[in-house]
Amino acid sequence: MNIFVLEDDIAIGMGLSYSLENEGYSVTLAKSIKEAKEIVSKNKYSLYLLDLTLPDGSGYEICKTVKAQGELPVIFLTAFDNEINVVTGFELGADDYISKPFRVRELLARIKSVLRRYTNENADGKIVIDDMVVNTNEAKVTVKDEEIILTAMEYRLLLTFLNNRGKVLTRQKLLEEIWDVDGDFVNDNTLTVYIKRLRDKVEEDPNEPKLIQTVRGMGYILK
Amino acid sequence: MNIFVLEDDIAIGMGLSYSLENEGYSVTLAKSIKEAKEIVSKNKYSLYLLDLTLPDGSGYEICKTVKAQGELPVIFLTAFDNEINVVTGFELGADDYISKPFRVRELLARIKSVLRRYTNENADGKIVIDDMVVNTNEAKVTVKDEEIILTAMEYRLLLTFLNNRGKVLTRQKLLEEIWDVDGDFVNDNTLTVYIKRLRDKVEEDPNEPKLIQTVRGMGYILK
DNA sequence: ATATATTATTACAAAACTGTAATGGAATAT
DNA sequence: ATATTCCATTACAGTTTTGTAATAATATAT
Repeated sequence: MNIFVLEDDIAIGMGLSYSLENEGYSVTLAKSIKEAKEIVSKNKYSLYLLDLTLPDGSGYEICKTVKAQGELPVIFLTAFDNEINVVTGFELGADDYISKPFRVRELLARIKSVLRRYTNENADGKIVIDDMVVNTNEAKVTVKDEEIILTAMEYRLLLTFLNNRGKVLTRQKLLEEIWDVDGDFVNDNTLTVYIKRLRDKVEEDPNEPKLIQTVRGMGYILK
Repeated sequence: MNIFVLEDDIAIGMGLSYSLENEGYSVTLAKSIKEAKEIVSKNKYSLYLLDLTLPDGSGYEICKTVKAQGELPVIFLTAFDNEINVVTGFELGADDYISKPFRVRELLARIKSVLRRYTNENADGKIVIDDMVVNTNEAKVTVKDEEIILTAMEYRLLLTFLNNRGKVLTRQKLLEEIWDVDGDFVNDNTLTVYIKRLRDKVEEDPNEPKLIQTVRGMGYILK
């Protein structure tokens, strides 16, 4: 999990980096809008922590850029409990905001909460998508409350989709993730076969997949 | 994840229940030491939230009872930022404390943090034990940075240990968890065989297991 | 409309997994 | 010391998984 932090106050920025890294996140820090724009346009992060008031502009701008890239979680750091800021923040698509001075613990809680909202994972490590429940703590999958037995490969394929929900996954990417190959050690068709096998077990009607959909010429996408 | 809450103020108690259940925990509420003692002696919970000052005694007592049952996480709710309380709390084995009035978000953060400490799970869903890293988001296991290929059954067995770290798991319990049987549908020896297979893959020296240890006459225990 | 590229389906051997049985070893009890 | 109980090890057959090949179906391009 990598977090992008935009914060001009060096003390706060470093403090945040420290706390976040301590929690197991990796952190990229930017100190100005200019710098942030450059970084954000080149990379994607799991979550964006954006200060609102910076010397060379507002965090709003970065939020807009980020949200244009897709469904990505954003939290604003606001200087005051300013209602107007809050409303505008949510209108711009921020998922949460926190006003300074904040307690680090609280920020961490909000980060977790927002991330969980994005992955549909609840406190038990269960991920629910429609009628499907994936319990990663027990490696058990149910569909309509019926347990589905997945093979090791099928399960890993499913997890890859869950970890990239809403994103199109190319065949290449999937092959890399599941078979750890960068080339074509495994037949390209192997993946197609596994997709079918997974669909047969997980989809209500495998002929009209609702969960794992194919994006012709691109790859596959979960829901 | 089930949380035991001891709190005599009904408003706070109900509020906590609501917030915790909203986060996906299941909650058991007690309003007095007497009630708490009865419940706690009969059940085990994933975490204990104990108010310190109650009409019929102190949450300390419950903490002692709980800690006598094993390595279980406890958080105190204290009325004031009272240093003496804090020190005594930690001496009694509390893992954290939070003073009222607290923000729910902060409490949730501390709960997550404490639970994570107990399960060794970090922000990425990775669980680290010595040289072993289990990534439940990808169903990948490494030992000394080398990927280990586990079968579906072996992986589930390992997860069962991880979810019950520090507790002795009886053969019966393990059979129930992994083979979903309450009797002896599968040979009792099957488990023994799987323990060996898992050890062979995961232990540095399978002849002297450091991770999965046998407790003669009882079962097995992780570390 | 036809060709081409992309994905889906089916079938099939080789390999791996799964559960059991038989045997061996180690700890505890008698 | 010996018996007994509990756990470890090994070997093995039946089953499942795994990856591939061959073929069919579908969408896009010419």
